[in-house]
Order: sequence, then C-alpha cells, then structure tokens
Amino acid sequence: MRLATWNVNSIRARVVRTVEFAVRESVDVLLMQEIKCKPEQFPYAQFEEAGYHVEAHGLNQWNGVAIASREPIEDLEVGFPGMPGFLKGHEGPDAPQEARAIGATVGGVRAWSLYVPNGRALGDPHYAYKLHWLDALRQYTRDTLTRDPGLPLSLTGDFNIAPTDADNGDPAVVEGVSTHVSPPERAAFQALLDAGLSDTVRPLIPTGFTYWDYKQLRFPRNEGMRIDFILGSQAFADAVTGAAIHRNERKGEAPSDHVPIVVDLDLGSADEDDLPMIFG
DNA sequence: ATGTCGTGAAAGTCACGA
Repeated sequence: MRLATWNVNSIRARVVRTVEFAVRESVDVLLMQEIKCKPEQFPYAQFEEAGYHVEAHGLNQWNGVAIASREPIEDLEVGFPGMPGFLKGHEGPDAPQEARAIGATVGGVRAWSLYVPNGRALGDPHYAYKLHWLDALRQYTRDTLTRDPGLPLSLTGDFNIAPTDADNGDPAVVEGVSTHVSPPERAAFQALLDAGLSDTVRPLIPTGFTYWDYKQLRFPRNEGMRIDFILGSQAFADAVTGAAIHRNERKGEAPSDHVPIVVDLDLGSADEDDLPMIFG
C-alpha cells in the first residue's frame, strides 16, 4: 500500500494537480491538509472519477483536512479526543475546535491527517495554542498505543515544526525570533515521538525540504523547510519499505507551497495483492 | 517592498492567515 500526505493549500485551486499526482504515483491513501473549504464545497467528483473515496472536514475557508482512499474509509474520527480549540485570538476549554484533524482506518492502518497550528509568533496566543495542541496529540498517541501497542498508527501532515537546524533553510526563520524552530516547539515534537512514534521518511530520505514560502524566490534558491512528516508507530514503521519527497510538485503552474510525501507499506498477509496466485 | 498566495466580504479592493 502506498500512503501520501500533502498540504494542498486549497483543494479547489489544485484539484486537478492533486488527483493527477495521486493517479500517476499510484497513491492508495492521500491525507490532505489545508483544503480551505467546507465539505459541501469539496470537489468530490474528480476524486471519485479517479477511483477514490473521500472524507473531508472543514468549517470555513481556514484549515480543513481530508482523506482520499481507494479502499473504503472506516471508523472516521473528526478531531482527536482532547484536541484543544481556539477562537478570536484566544484559546480556552470552551473554545470551539478548528478543522485540523481527521482520522480513519484504511487498509489496516489507523491514519491521521493533521494540520498543526502555525503559532504565528513567539508569545502570540496562537503559539501557546500550538504547544497545547501538540501536547494533547502526544497524550492521544500515548493513550492509543498503551491500549493497543501493536496498532499500525500513522500521524501525517503539516506539523509546522522544523525539528533540527538542518530542516530550516529559510533565512527569515531564526531561532529566538521565529516560530517553527523554537526549543519548546522542538521539545513538543520530540515528546510526540517519545510517545511511541518515529519519523518513517527520514531514515530513507535523510535530507530535503517539504515546504518553500511563495515569497522571496524561496524555491529557486532552495530556501525551504522540512515541516511535513509521516510519523508511525512501531507496527507502521516496520511495514515501511520505501519513501519519497516529491520536490517536483513545487514546480510548474500554480503549485502548493508544500510538496507530497509518500511511504510504501508492506503490511503482510492483510494485503491480498501479495498472496500467490494459487488458483492460477 | 511584508516583493506570494488563497479565501470571503464587499466590491472593482481589502482583511486575514500562512
């Protein structure tokens, strides 16, 4: 099974590109972020014509996440348990949740499409929200894997954190000044891994960015950031046989500012395609 | 030049988020 994650930065603006990529690369499960629309505005037809089921979660023009899958999408979850909310510049226990997480079981994998809050600026209420959101995600991960240690769980998406200095090639993003590279954000990312996950792409693709700002010739200068990840539990990580970061998707007409990331999975006997043709 | 995008609301441009 081939699984991909992609911050598409508006699915309506990029549906042709997105579906063409999924078909060309034989993607079985595509986890999208920043669809920037409500479900009733989602361009389902183009996906369905290409053989994909789609589940989308969006509340307005901001954020929004979706899952497209060739196999049926089961046990859909909108938001993860304990996910904090945010409204009008302030977070709080009563603030409504934003459209930043959708999870489902597809092809034997519990997969999440996640759009971690940006943080905006150090000291901004949105920055505290980002850290709380990440801590809640860590708790959800820990609880889920405590209950079911062998679960093939994957947390994919735009984490809005560059975990190491090598993951930040944008000269405007400076430690001590900017979000995405601050020690608390990096500690929150590491704590998430410590809950029982690993970065399943980095061992196979050790370098390379996943995002380049539209401004200031960031892509031609290759001044990008690595902020999109496919994290996996032990059972998921053990099944990964290959990975790719599709840098070429940042090129051409009207690209997203992020590129898709792909992993190939061999989940064993659950994958009928791998069974021998005994009735040949 | 905060040097580019996408969206919605009001409108033929602006505010917002990234």
